[in-house]
Amino acid sequence: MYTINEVATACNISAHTIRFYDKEGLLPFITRNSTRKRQFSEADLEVIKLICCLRNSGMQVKEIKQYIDLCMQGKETAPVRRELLIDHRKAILRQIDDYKKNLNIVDLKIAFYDSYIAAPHAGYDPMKFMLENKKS
Amino acid sequence: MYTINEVATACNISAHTIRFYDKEGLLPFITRNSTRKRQFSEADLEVIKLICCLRNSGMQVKEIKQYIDLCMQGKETAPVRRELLIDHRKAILRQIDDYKKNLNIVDLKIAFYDSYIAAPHAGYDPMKFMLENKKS
DNA sequence: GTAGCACTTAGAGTTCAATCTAAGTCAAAT
DNA sequence: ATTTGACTTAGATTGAACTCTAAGTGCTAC
Repeated sequence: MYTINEVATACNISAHTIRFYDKEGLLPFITRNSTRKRQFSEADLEVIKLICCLRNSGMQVKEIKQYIDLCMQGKETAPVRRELLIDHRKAILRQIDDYKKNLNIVDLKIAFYDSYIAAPHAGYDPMKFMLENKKS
Repeated sequence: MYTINEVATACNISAHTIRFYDKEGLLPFITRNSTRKRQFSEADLEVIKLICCLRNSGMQVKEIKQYIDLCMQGKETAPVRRELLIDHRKAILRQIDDYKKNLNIVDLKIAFYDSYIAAPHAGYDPMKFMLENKKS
């Protein structure tokens, strides 16, 4: 069994956050020891790691709660849970795509600075356009 | 010249948000017409599009403000601005990488559900492990 | 046994980024 | 001329996700 701090370290979150998740109903499965302190099994740790994965990939706490609630309802909800994860998978792919598009724009801007610094008075180009082209 | 709503539509944000960015000092360059209404040039629009790109790729408003402040200081800050964008570029790459890692975990979980739904009592496997393996 | 520390709780506070509200201005349309 | 509607402002509110506080409990080491 792990303590709250061991889990916190393993998952790279704070003990505060674990208690917050518990309060939000994300950890209905954890048990307490004789002195009412939370104790975490290997299985609990794995679940919390998945929760962190979902959070870190942009799923909201309340959506994660829905997933956990489904888990607690039993194995007949497995197909629904699978659908939920497939939807989230699509959301992750969208995010990656958005980030890549923004990366392209930033790269163009960096390329502008490269040429601008080399030759500050280079001619106008829509993709280089920024405050350089304004009278301040 | 564009109105605030035209810019909002073009950038896929609200007029509220544009005023908020202005209040936060992100738009020190915009001018007003005779009736004190904001008017946006093509150059302004391009800057706001870059601001949206930076925001959408995770840069905080106050960091964007630093970038804009540098822009307003004149062309001698171009190298610093370039460095700032290169740092942000790294941040975007980190984000993409994190998302990809989380995508892998979600994919493994979906694969677990695929096999689990096909044969609910398949043997234990650490990567499939979740609430299925707990006594509720 | 008592000092120190890690834990517990409910609930308050913080931060970020909007988003909304209320009160008011302005110009065109009826 | 008055109504409509879009704009303006400062400042309040929202919502998400923590993060901290205060008060208290209980184990361990001296």
